[in-house]
Amino acid sequence: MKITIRSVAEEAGVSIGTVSKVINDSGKISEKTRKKVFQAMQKLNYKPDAAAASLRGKRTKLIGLLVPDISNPFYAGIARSIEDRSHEVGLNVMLCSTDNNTEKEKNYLALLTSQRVDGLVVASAFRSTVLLQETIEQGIPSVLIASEIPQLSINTVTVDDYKGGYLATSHLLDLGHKDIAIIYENVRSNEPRLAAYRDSLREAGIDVNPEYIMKTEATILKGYECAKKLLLLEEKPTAIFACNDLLAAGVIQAAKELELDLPRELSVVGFDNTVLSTTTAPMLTTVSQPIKQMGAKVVNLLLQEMEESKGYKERLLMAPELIVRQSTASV
Amino acid sequence: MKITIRSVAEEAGVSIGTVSKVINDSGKISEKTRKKVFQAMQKLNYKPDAAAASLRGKRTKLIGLLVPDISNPFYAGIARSIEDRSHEVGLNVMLCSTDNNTEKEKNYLALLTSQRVDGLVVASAFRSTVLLQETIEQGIPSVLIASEIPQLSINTVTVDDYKGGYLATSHLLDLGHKDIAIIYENVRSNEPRLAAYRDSLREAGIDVNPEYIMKTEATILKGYECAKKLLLLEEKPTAIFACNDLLAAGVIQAAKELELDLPRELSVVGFDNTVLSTTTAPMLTTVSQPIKQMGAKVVNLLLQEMEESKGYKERLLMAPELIVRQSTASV
DNA sequence: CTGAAAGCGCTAACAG
DNA sequence: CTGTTAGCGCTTTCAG
Repeated sequence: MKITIRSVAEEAGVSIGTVSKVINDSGKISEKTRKKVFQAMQKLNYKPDAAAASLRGKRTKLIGLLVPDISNPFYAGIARSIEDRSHEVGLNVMLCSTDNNTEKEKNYLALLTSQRVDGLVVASAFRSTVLLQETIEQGIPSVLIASEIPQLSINTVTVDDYKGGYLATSHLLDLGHKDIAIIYENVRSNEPRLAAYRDSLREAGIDVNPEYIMKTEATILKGYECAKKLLLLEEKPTAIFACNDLLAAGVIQAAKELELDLPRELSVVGFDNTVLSTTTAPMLTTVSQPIKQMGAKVVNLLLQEMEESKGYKERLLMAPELIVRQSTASV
Repeated sequence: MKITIRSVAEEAGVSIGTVSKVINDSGKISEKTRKKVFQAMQKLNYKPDAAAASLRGKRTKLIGLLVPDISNPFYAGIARSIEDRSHEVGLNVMLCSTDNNTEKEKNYLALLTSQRVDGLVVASAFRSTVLLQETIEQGIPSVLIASEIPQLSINTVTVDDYKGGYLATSHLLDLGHKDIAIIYENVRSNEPRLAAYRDSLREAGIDVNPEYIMKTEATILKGYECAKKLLLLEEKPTAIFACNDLLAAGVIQAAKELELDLPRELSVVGFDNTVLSTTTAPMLTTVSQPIKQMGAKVVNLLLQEMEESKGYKERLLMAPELIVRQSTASV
């Protein structure tokens, strides 16, 4: 037998309305009946049906999390921090790995809409902006994390990517490097990093060599392949700025295979400060994002948006930090 | 205005019953009305309310995934494979990181129960077995992955941990090592690994040195700390079997700090074959689990259980594989 | 303070 | 083939 609010009401000898009130702590209930009801719930091991409640207009307490790939350590970290904060405030996270694939993004959005999620936090790229725009227009509170979509008016939490790119590049410059290459991913967050790379070089009076700029996907293998090409160039770079740690790990693999002495013959800096950055040898100099805070912030923002949509949107730029380890040295 | 099944019915000029039938592809509907209804749904951008449907006895299409920590690369991989298979069959995953903490496990279980999830896949330890037992008794189909609870009659998918431990230890033995230490985690899956370690040594006529057996938690730092102790022993081991890659990464760090030449002066083997195993230097020899298949299997098992509970339970032991890289060498 | 009753959006008989 | 209707478990007025 299923046990419902009715079973509890019978057990406690009150009406279902009363039970509902004690569950939701609404209305006025005498201490005595409250106790009776609690006992009945306890005894029957009653768990309110969230679906039924949401049908009557209550929140579902569900939020959707769209990331490119949960098995990417950076997004796993993001997911963890979002999950922690969410559960603190009684929200449940539905996980979706999209591979930044428009088709998957679309499917997940449909699924999440059907589940009537209370909100969305998206780290997925949404190259097809309209998709996201539509769901936002349907009134689903949404927040972006670690990605930006300038065309959309939406709350956003990112690290200051330009600053991060600047930190990385100028660290290399300070070390005396002039031949600095960059490997970046085709996602929006990497654009400011690239721009900062360009600006820093220019500032230092160095012409940027187009051969030193490579665009690819965020995997170790791709990082390896790009680095191979770079290091086989006539005039090979003395430093590589990899726009995430996965890429950087690949760069290190390639350098080792070519028997370069790191960091003496090649400096490498990464981005994200994931677990990987302490396991590589040499350990990776990288730009860290305050993942913990970003996750908490993004959930708070979502909560705010769920309560009452303020007229304006916020765009939070968290401060990145350069973590100097052993993969960088002066030329 | 909210758009419901009623709006669609009006738009299409049919009854809500008819609309329901075309949505669920049940009953007999003429091609013509089906088309009309589809058009109406399209036009209004209608998404059925999953909560309402579940209230009427349909599945919620929600499953809960309980892992110790999603930011641990091994569990992130597991999560990804489960997620992929789930979405293939129209299931949505609710993510919960428990830290193997009984209190959190309890909260999540309550949350998931309230959401009326169709099933549970658990990789979390559940040191307090009753907790899980209760929810299973409430009839929620559940499956275990990468963990076991012998007291519970429950479908289980794990790698053959004993075999894995055997593979790792005998590889070391074959290389001529006699002083082999082990660092393991206090979770059930590690017990067979430890047992295999013991048995293999005994088989080889080697007394197991109790000082060489260390129990700890699965983090790089703990691996580092244990290895430090091991390597500072009077008679230090020439090889260490770390029961997961995180631990192994820590061991490598410690060895480097002590300026040991790897693998000449110390062989290390890990377990799980996560991303970490290719980023360490030397690259890690490790035991791989077929994560992709395990995730798919576990979802299939859950599906089966959801359809109709067969009287018996399955316990799948997948074959582990030793991946020899550069962290092991003969003494 | 407590109970009765209406109805959320949908599915599943059952009638026609 | 299609429409009508009775709830699913819960929240929320509104009376008492």
